[in-house]
Amino acid sequence: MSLPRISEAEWEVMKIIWSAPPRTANEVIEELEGSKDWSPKTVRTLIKRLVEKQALGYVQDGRIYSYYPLVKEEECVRAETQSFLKRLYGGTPKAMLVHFLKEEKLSREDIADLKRILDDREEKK
Amino acid sequence: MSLPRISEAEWEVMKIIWSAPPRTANEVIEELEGSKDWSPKTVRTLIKRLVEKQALGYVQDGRIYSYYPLVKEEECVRAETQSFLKRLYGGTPKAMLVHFLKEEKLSREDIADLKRILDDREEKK
DNA sequence: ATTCAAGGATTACAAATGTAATATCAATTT
DNA sequence: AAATTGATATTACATTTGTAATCCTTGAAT
Repeated sequence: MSLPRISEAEWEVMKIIWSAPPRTANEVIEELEGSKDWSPKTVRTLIKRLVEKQALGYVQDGRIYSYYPLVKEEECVRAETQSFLKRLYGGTPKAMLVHFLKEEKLSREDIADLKRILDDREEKK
Repeated sequence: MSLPRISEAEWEVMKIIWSAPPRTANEVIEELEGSKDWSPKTVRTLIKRLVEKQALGYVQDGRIYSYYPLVKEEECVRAETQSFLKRLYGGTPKAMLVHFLKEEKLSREDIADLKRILDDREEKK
C-alpha cells in the first residue's frame, strides 16, 4: 500500500488526528483555531480530500463522523523526509546533519544529548 | 527581498545553476538528461518560471541567454528547511536529529565530524 | 535570397492546492 | 408540522505545478 501525498495544509489536519484519534471534524476545526486562520469550511475540505486520498477513514456515530488515520505517522514522516533530503541535500544525510547541527537552534542540553548519541554509536562500531 | 517559492521540479534546475553559474538553458538541459526524464521544453518552462519568480536572472550573449541565481542557495535551503521542520516536527529540530543520528548510515569519520561541529557550538556559547 | 534549425516566447491543459461558498438533509426547537 | 440549525456533500474558482507543444525570429547553410 503506497502512501498518499499529503499537502502542506493537509499535514496540519493529519497531525491533529494522529495525535489523538479518532477526531470529529469539529474537534479538528477547534484545535486549528489557535494556529491557523482557516474557515471551518476549509478544514472540512481538507478532511474530505484526505478521505479521498485514503489517508483518513471514518466511523459514523449518528450523523457525526469521527476520522482516524489510515496511514502511519512514522511512515509519512519518513517518506516526506526522504523526499526533502533528496531534493535539498542530494539524498545524503550527512550534509543535512551538518547544516542542522550548525544552523539550527539547539540548547546546551540538546547538544549534550546529541553528543551522547554519537558517542554511543561510535562504541557500538 | 523575500524568497520566492521554488517547486520540487524547479529545485533541480536551481541546483544545477547554483553549482556553477551562469548556465545556458542547453547546459541545464544536458545536465538534467542523466537524472530526469524531462523534455527540453519542460526544462525551458521551469527556467522561464524561475525567471518570472525572480529566482534567476540572465545575461544575453547574442541570442543565447545565460542564467544566474538571484537568490542564495543557503537562504533557500534554510527557508525550505524551516518550513519542512515546522510542518513535520513542530519546528523543533531535535527530534529529527535524534532520529537521524540514530538511524542513518554514517561512517566513523562522519561521526567524528559531527561531534566536532557540536563541540564547536558548545564553545561558542 | 531562401530555407532551415535552434533559441526563446507564447500557449496549453490537466491535476493538485488553497480557500472557501452553497446546497442538502436530518435532528432539534418552537 | 414548520422552521431552524448544524452536519455532511457538492460545487467553485484562482493559482501553482508538471509536462509539454506550437509559434516566432534570427543566424547559418545552401
